[in-house]
Amino acid sequence: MKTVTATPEGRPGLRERKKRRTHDALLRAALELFTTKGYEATTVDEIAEAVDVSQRTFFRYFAGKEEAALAVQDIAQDYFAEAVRDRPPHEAPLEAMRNAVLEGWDDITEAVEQVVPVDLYLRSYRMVESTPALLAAHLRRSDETAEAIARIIAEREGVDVDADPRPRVTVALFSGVIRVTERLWALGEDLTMDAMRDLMAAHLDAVRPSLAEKWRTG
Amino acid sequence: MKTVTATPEGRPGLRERKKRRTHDALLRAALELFTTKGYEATTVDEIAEAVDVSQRTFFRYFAGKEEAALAVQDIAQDYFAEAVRDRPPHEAPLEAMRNAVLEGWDDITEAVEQVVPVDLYLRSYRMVESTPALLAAHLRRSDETAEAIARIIAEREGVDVDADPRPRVTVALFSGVIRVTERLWALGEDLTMDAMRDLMAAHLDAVRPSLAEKWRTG
DNA sequence: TGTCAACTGTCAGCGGCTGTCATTAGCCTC
DNA sequence: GAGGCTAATGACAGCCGCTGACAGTTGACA
Repeated sequence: MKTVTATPEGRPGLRERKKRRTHDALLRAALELFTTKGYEATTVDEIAEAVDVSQRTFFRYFAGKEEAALAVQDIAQDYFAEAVRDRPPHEAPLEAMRNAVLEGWDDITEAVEQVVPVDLYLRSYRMVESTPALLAAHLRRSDETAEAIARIIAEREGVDVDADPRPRVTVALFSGVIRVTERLWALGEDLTMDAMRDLMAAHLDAVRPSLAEKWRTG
Repeated sequence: MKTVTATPEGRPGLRERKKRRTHDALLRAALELFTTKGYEATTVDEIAEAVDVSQRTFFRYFAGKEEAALAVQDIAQDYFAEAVRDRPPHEAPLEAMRNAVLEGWDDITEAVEQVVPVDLYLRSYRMVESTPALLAAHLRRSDETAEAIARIIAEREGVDVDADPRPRVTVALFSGVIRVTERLWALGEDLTMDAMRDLMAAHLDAVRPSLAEKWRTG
């Protein structure tokens, strides 16, 4: 017989809910502190204290400061990779990536919002750009995502990733456009989701004519 | 009157020479240890001890482990940026970058050789690829170099880097090709300078037809 | 040769991160 | 609904990267 704490429907149960609460609280506290007093200037002890847990517990939820700072970006990136995989097979590589970003924009925003307020996310996004250690970590994660997407594209097009450089190069071009957009957005004044989306769309459109041909073998 | 230790011609003087010796010795010892027992597994104390200096002295020559591990790559990247600046102005952006790499290859190799043996450099290059923390730092430095080159290209072409995304996007494409080459080279079996050069040339040639047009305004 | 500045070693200390072990608290069964 | 199981936490000790401060040493130059 079920206990009172767990509801009949697949409701997570108290333990799980508590874990998630702690996780989200730590995340929010971390980003809040990072964005106000700076990443390097805030210690893990401060974050832990803000949530009233031990420092050790922080490290049980996050591998380190870095992971906490970039956790939300990870959500967005993973979502994007999945979105590319779900694109209809007739779309050319750059087209598929472009559509995955632009059409999935609202879903990504929503997915983020379920963990932290969008405003906090955007502030943290900007902070990454101006914190060398974080920018490095961010670029490495982006590189990983790029590799994953290159494999997806290669599969879609039926080519071998290691033998044919085109999937990786195409994704690199796309990543480059995203990177340029990130940089300009962070430097700009309109720090909103819409502004980022518009910049993204504009840059992608600017590149489209140059390299849009399909290269499927069939 | 000059002392005996400093020769009339601009010879550096004992102090400078000693400094350079210590610097190079630390660098070589660090790379040697990193490549044999792994980056994270070697402590700064071990490096310092291998050269018979205090740990504090190591940090006076290098900002941290990371900088020691990537010092040689930095030499190569700085050299490359200069080479692009020195390209004749009639060359199109991608052409200029391509030629800077391929024609400057031997000079870069030589510049590296003056500090550490090429073999050690190549082994360390491969290590970067398999060490997350180092790969992150490497990508950030590459991103910085890319930004610098984008500005050089923009100046060559007479456009505004922040208003026109094409310089940064073009450089991003080029950087992407280099990144793909790095990855494949590190995964391959022929770990030599020549092998890397050939791979680089092959990949650059494969991209050339796609996006080689000039877009100078004049 | 003596003065000055640069280079170095030593020591103390902070912060990120990990292993270990005892304690607490959700969960499940009888 | 009491007791046993296990996951989650806290407390403590310790390593390592890195920094500031101060004193000692050594090359440079008059």
